[in-house]
Amino acid sequence: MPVTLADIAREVGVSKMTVSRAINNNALISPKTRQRVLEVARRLNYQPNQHARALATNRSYLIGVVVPDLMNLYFAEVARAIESIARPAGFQLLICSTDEDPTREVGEVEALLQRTDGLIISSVLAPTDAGAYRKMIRDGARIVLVDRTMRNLNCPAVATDNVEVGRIATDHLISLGHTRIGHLSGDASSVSNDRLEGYKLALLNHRIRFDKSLIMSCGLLESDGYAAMRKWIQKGDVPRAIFAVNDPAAIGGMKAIEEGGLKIGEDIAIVGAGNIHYGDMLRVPLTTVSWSRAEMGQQAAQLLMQSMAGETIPAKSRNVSLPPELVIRNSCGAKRFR
Amino acid sequence: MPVTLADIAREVGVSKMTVSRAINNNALISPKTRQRVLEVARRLNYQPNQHARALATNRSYLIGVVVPDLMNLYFAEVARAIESIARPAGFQLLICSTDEDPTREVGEVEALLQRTDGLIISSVLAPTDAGAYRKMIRDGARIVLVDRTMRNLNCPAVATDNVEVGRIATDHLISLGHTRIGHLSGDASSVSNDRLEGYKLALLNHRIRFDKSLIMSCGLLESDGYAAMRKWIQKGDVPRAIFAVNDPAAIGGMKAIEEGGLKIGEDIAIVGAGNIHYGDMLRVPLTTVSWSRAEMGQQAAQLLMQSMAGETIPAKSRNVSLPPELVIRNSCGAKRFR
DNA sequence: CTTGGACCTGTTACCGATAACAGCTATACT
DNA sequence: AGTATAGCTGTTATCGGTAACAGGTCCAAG
Repeated sequence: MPVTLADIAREVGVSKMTVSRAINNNALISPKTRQRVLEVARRLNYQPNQHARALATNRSYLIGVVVPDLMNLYFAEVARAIESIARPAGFQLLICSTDEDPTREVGEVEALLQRTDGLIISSVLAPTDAGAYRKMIRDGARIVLVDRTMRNLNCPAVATDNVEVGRIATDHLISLGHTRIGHLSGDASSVSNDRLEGYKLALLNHRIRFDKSLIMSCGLLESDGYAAMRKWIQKGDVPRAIFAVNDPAAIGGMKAIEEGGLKIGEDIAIVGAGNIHYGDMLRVPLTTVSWSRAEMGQQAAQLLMQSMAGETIPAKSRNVSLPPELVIRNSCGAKRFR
Repeated sequence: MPVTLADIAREVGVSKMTVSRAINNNALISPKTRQRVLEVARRLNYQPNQHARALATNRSYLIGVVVPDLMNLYFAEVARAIESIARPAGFQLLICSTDEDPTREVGEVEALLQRTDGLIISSVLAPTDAGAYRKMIRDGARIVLVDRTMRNLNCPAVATDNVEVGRIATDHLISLGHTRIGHLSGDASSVSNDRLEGYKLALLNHRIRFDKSLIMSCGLLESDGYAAMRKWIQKGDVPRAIFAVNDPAAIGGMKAIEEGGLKIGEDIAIVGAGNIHYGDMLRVPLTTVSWSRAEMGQQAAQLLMQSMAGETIPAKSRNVSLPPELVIRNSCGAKRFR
C-alpha cells in the first residue's frame, strides 16, 4: 500500500537505483534528475521503508536505552539528554524500563541488540553478573554504560564517583554532630556498593566504628525506601541521621517518617543522592548529593555515536566521571543551626 | 557476523524454511526435527534479525509512543502503563517526547509510522490541525489517541472529560468562597480549551461574570507556569485563587508565588489537574483533579492491540472517558477551615 | 576522427527472513 | 497392490531497499 522506490521509479521513468540515489543525496546523479525524482517523491509522499533500509545497510538508526525506572525523574532526565544528542543526528530512541528487576534486564538487552545500532544501559545487574555483556561486546555489540557501570567490562562508561557520593553525604551528617548514622542501602549494583563504601569511608575518617545493625537493606525504588523505613520505625531504635542510597529511597523514607509522627530535619536528618527534580519543592526540601544528569546523558550519547562510527575512543575518555557535590537543603536539619 | 537461519540450516542439514518453521512454532514440522533445530539454535545463540522479519511479514512488533513531555511524571506513568500491556504481548516501545512543541510532532509521527505497527499519541497539536492525522488514518495507519484527543478524528481515544476537570477545580475554589478566580491557561490543544470551558462553566453556574483579564496565557510545562506566574506577580493584582491548567504549571506557579513572598493556601489558593506523582509530598501539597493514568495507558494499549489485530472496535469503546475527581490537599487553603 | 575520461544511469545480486506452493514419503484403506 | 492422504520438507519468489559493478553518453584533447 505505501509508496515504494519502484513506484517513484515507474512514475519518473528511471530505475529504482536512481531514485535511491536521489533520496540519499548521492553525488552521482544529475541535478535535473534529482529534482524530478524528489518532486515526485514529495508528491506521492514517499516514506522510505526503514526495515528494508536497515536490512540492506545493517544500520537502523535506532538507539536502545535501558533504564531501571522511568518513574524516577533522574532517569527521565538522562533519557531526555540522550535524546537531545541522538535526535539531531537522526537517531530515534527505543526506551525500555527494567523496573529495577535484574532478571528482566539481559533478555531485554538481547532483544534490543537485534533492532538497534547500539545501546545505552544503566544496568541493574550485580557487577559479578557482567558475563553476558562481556560476551555481547566481544561479539561486536556497541554498548555504553551510564550511571550504573560495571568494572572490568570493556566498554565506555559515564558515571559519577559513587564512593565519593556516599562519603560526602555521610560526612555532612557527621559534620552536623551525628555519630550514630544509619544507611538505607540499595541492591547489589555497583552504585549501591560504592555508596556504602563511601559511607564506611566517612565513618573511618572520623574514627566512628561501623555498626552493621545501622545498615537497613532496602532497594532503589521509592516504595522500597518507604517499606524499609516503616519497618525500621516499627522495630524501634531508628538512628537520628540517615543516608539513603538515592533520592527516591530517601523520599519514600521521608513519607514513612512523617507517618510515624516524626519530624524530618528535627527528629531525623536524612540525606539522599541524585538531586532528583522536585527535591527542592518537597515539604521538607531534600538535602542531597548532586551531579549533572544532562551531562551524563549527553556524554553517553556522544560516546555511543563515536563507537558506532567505528572510532576508537581514547582510553582517557572511555570512563567519564562526573564530580558530585553536596546540595544542602532542609531534610538534614542543617538549616536549624543558621 | 551474527548467526542466521542459513547457518543453522547448514549445521542441522535442513533447509532455511524448516528452521524458520521450528523457530516460529509452526505446526507443519515433526517434533524430532524441531527439537534438533532448536537445540542448535540455542547452542549458536541464534537471534532472529528483526529487520528482515519485519520486512517479510510487515509486522515490526514495535509500538510508537508520542508524549508531550517525559519529564512530566504524568506521562511517565502513562508510558509505563502502556508498556505493562505491550510487553507481555511481545511489543517494544519506541518512545518520543515532543517537549510540547507542535512543529516537531507531525514529523516525528511520520517517522515513527515507518517503523512501527501502530502509534499511541498524546498530541500537542491544535484540534484544527488534525488534517495530517486524518490522512494517515485514511491510509491505514493504526493510531490511538491518549490524554490529548482531537475531535472529529476517526480513531479510538482514551481521555478524561476535561470540561468537567476544569469545572470541578473551579467549582472547588468557588465553594471556598472565592469569586475572583484566575486561570493559568495552557496552549491551543483540546485539553487546554476544554479546561478553560470548564472554568467558564463553573463561573456561569454560580453567576460569576467571566473576566478575560483573569486568564493568563501560559503553556503546559512547569517552566511555563513559573514564568507566567512571575510576570503576573510583577504586574500586580494577582487573584487570590487560581486554577492552573495542569500540575506542572501549578507547581511552576507555586515556585513563583513562594519567591514572591506569598503563602500558598493562605495568600493564594491554587488548584492543578492531573494528580502528578509527588504532588502530595510537596511543600504545600497540591490540590488537584485526578483520574487514573494507569487506566489511561492500559486502555489505550488494549485499543491499539485490537486495532492492530484487525478487529473493528465497537463504537461505544472507541472513546473511553475516565471520570475525574477532586483531590483536596493544602494548596487551595481548604484545610485551614477544618 | 578517435579515444579517454568524467559523469550519469541501469543491472544484478543480496541483506535475512517468510509466504505460497510443489514434492516427497510413509501409512492407511480399498 | 494400488492409491489416496496426511504429514513433513524443500524450492522459489518476494518484501523494499542498497552495494558493486557494468554500461552508455558526451565532451575535450590528441
